[in-house]
Amino acid sequence: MSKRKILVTSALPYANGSIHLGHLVEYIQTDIWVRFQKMRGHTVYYVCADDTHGTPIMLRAEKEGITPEALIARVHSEHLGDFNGFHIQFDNYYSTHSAETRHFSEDIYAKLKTAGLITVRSIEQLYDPVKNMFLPDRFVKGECPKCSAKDQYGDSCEVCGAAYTPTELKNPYSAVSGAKPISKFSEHYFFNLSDSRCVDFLRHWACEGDHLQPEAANKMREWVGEAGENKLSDWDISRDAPYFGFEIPDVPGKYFYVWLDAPVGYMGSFKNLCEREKIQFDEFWQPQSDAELYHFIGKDILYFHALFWPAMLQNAKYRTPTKIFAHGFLTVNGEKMSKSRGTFITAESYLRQGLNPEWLRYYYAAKLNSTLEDIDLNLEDFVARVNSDLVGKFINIASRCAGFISKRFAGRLVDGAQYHVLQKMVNEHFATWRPAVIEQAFEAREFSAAIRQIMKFADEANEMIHELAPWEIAKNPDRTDDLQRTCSLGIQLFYLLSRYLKPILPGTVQQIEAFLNCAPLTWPQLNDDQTVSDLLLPAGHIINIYQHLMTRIDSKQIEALTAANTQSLAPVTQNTPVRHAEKQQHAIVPIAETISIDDFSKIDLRIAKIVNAEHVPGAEKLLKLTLDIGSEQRMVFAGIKSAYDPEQLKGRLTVMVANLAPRQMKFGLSEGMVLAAGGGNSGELFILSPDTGAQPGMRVK
RNA sequence: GGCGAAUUAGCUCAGUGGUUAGAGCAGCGGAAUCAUAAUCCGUUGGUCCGGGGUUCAAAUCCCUGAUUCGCCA
Repeated sequence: MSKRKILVTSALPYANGSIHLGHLVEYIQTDIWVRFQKMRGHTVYYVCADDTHGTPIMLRAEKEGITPEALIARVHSEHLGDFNGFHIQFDNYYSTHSAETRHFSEDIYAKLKTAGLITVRSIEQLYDPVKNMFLPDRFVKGECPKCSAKDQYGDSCEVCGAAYTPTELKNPYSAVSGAKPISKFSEHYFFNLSDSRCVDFLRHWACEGDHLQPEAANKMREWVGEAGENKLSDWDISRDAPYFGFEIPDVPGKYFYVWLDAPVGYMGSFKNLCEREKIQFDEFWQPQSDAELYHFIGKDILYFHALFWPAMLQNAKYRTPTKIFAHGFLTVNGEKMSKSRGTFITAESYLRQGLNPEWLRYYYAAKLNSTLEDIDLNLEDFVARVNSDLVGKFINIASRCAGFISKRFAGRLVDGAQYHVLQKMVNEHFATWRPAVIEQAFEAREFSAAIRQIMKFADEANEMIHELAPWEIAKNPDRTDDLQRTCSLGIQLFYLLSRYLKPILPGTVQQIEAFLNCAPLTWPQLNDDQTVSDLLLPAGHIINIYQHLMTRIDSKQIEALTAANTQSLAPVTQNTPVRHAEKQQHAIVPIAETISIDDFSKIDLRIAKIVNAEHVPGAEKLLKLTLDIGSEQRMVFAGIKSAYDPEQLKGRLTVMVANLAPRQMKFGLSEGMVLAAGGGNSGELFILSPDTGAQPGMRVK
């Protein structure tokens, strides 16, 4: 097989928070794939970095009273410690706040500018005169210009679904200070993604090429549109000071938007590695490069990696990625990770609780495939699966055979004629143990399929040992050859399984290498004219005394882990990975501006009994409620379908706004509003209930 | 609101038009006692989300409803 040159990246974690089990899906997936390729003898470099720029970093450093540089240095060492703990083996783990990343950001920008793909436009943006900063869309709230719903974000209305710009909001206010924003113009720099050079390229590259998974390519077709359609907008790549990032050359006070330099960080990190290890950078990044470039990412950042990034590279005369591998999100026990449930588990806490990182690597591998599907970490299943597969099936093979070899044969596996008998047995009974199927599964990132296959082999090994029953043979002093051969067979099978599992269990296999007294395991490779027995340890090989290689998980350890991660504070469910400024800011819901008691008393709140609740055909969010408020009945459409089943609402008491102007909705007239907590990005909703004794119609003050 | 994906045994998942729908785990019954209780044999268990359609044949294709998740920069 010819030797490949491969550069692999994982997405850059934001230097604003800890690594958690959700992040680790990606790093473990990438690391397994990289280790597999390295074991096969290819030249592989795996680089990553902290993503260090943007408003949240700036604000957090400000809050901690330190410089952004000090903050990102601290987080960098935390992240690196976490990754080492999970055996994620980067060839370089760097930072986007680096000379190299600055160089390539400026270089790409300059080339795009020369190509006429950068436009400057004056943008009218809302500005917080108290905080002295421009307000991102989600930092402005006000009334929807279409339906007048109150407290809507600056980009879209959650009530009627209208999309608009913040300047169209009625009665806007700053979500930072509460001040009334003023409109201010500012010059912004745009990358002309709508230019035909980008659109035509992307339609070919992202939609038709073999660079994306089928589901992702579908998404691209939706985003890019058909030929003739012009669906892509230019991309705003600048931000006004104050901002932590790279200042745009010759444009004082303007900075590159963090998402411009984040992917450039891949190049920066690799360049840094090249300098250190004398690798030819251009061999990997020049347009005609024969090296392969793969980006492992979460599906949430597909847009940036499959559109902006290739378009930037193409037009700046660099090579484009060979493939983008997007994966799904992690859920824990079938739900989003939650701090209140203790399932928002940080990498650091997992390790600190003494849990074995190899367990998680194995479990993720057993769940991962090449699609964008989410994967679920079911904690009970995690315990059962690791204990059963890894300890019960795999490790046990070594454990049950090694004793005889040590005690009766001084650690020596069979040789001579007996070795030939062993080879023959292997080729007869284990002819299916050839690497091809597993190798294809690893290459295609179908790790769950690889594991199914490997565990099937492990089952076969245990069955064979059971059938040969070395403990019976041992009773017969005339059968020492049989005993040695049988136990050697078990050890040989264990050796081969270890080779297959090494990309997934690098730490355990390192111990296995010591136990088996052999060189670092390589990937089993067979030509057509070779047989499985060619993959075994040599005749007469001597192994060391077996020491336990892996313990079982005690479910108490899992309980301790979730307990350690449970925050009794506000039951905030964590969103899917938040990467940057805008997203980061969604979660913050500041206290609204002060009102007088007169303002409040205008609202007539009444206890209402839900006498009927039903689904509304065609409505995704609404339930139709019939409310009894003593004097009359009201029909109300409430956007609580996501949180409540109609049946569980019937008969309940709640609180409604009784003097709200009726509103005509698509499905009928809504005569009021029920009160519910939540409704933010978490999607959680809790309708209010009065204490026992309240009667329909009572006023709430 | 628009678009997309998913829903298969108690749990986690295979299975993209062709026997009677499978595996691992859990459960149940048995065997074994080499192994830090790890193994082996047998076995219970399914309205393939609901409804309709296409077909000689549907978990699989189409329509529709429910639920869940995601994207709409």
